[in-house]
Amino acid sequence: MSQTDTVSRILDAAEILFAERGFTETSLRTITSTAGVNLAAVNYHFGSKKELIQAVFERFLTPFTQALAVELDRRVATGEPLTVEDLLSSIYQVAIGSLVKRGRDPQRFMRLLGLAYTQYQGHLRRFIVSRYGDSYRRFAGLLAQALPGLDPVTFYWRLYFMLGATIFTLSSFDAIEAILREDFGAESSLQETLERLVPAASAMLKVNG
Amino acid sequence: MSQTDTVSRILDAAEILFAERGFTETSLRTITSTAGVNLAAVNYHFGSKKELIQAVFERFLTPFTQALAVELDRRVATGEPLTVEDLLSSIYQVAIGSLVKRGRDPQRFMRLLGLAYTQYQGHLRRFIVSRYGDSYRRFAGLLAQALPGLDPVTFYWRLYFMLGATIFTLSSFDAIEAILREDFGAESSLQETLERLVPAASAMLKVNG
DNA sequence: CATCATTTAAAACAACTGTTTGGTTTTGCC
DNA sequence: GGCAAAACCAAACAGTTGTTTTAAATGATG
Repeated sequence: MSQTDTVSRILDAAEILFAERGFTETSLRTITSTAGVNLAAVNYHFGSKKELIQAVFERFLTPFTQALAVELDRRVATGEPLTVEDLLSSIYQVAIGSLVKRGRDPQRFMRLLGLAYTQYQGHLRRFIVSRYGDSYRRFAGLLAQALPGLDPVTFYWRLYFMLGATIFTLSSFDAIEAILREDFGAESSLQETLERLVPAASAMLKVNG
Repeated sequence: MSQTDTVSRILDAAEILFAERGFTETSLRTITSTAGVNLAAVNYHFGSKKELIQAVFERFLTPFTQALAVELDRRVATGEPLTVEDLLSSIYQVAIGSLVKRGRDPQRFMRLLGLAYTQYQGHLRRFIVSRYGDSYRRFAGLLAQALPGLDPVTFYWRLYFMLGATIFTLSSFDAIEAILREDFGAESSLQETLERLVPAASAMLKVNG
């Protein structure tokens, strides 16, 4: 088994199991056995469990933020002012696109993002902020420009409301979809849900008062 | 030390520690030592760690849902139609009121609610749904009545958007508030944040399209 | 005061955790 | 083909986990 193979098998297994159960609820033995590699391989290749967790996030956040930067560059270059709806659908489509392209499951990453926010893992928060804080600030800045006249504190609270609605809903997408399918017989795709989320979140950001 | 004293000391400590770190990250030894009771007391009084977790939720969800029922009864009895804003501010005020009255920290319960949604604890989800599902459905029904003409599937997705925005934001209230205070020097109370949340969430629920 | 169930205490339990060790196999390169 | 470096493996390590056991203390009741 080649090195890159072992490393990516570990990352694949860890990504799935972390998203399902959380970090502390997933042992290295579960990861290595589902990956079909030796227990010691994690510490050999990544150093520690903490660093494995960070590597899982790095593997999907780096291509995502790069694709987002490209998309934002493209839109800014047109010279046309960016609306709130433009920005939201941009970031959602980039999120889906940059993952589907690699044959990965977008909902899983929403679950991981949700975990990063809610779980008790100080090192992970620090890692993400230091590594991807610039991307976040650029997007937030463009969004603020699309909402002139809104005072900064109100804007930032609403930005968190929007983040909460997005991450929370999409990280539980499968569960919510199953409930609605049972109660109304109506299937919802991730794409459709994002199309519902864009106008709803935009209205929340734009409302006066 | 009397029995009720020991029981409530355990619940107090567990509530704080669970909200801070999560369930698996909090050991029974940490709980019992901060509570100043013996380790075996948890298994003696509650049976298991799972049942302790459920007891923590029961202790704050039961008074909350009871107070909510009283408040909804009161508002329905006036005969006036309930607006979305009415319902949201009702539930927020009841949440704060029913807790502050008991000298408990409202943000802690938002954190616990967030954990109940995001953590990998199937038994807790089942416990909450079976115990408090009726309260949830009544509130959702009244909210749907306040939004006539909205198709059910769209309504429920937006309800989840709203839940996500609320739980996610308020469970991280301290962290977000600290960031905004540092960046803008503006302090935000929980009360003020709820007053921002009501119109924002209402706009999200009511928007056309 | 004696009796009995309730409650606490300390210790031990078996299972599981992340990590390290020492040795073996495989790989890439001269 | 030989050799050093990288990769892998099984085993053991030390520490923590939830839970149970055994014995001592407590407190109410006759």
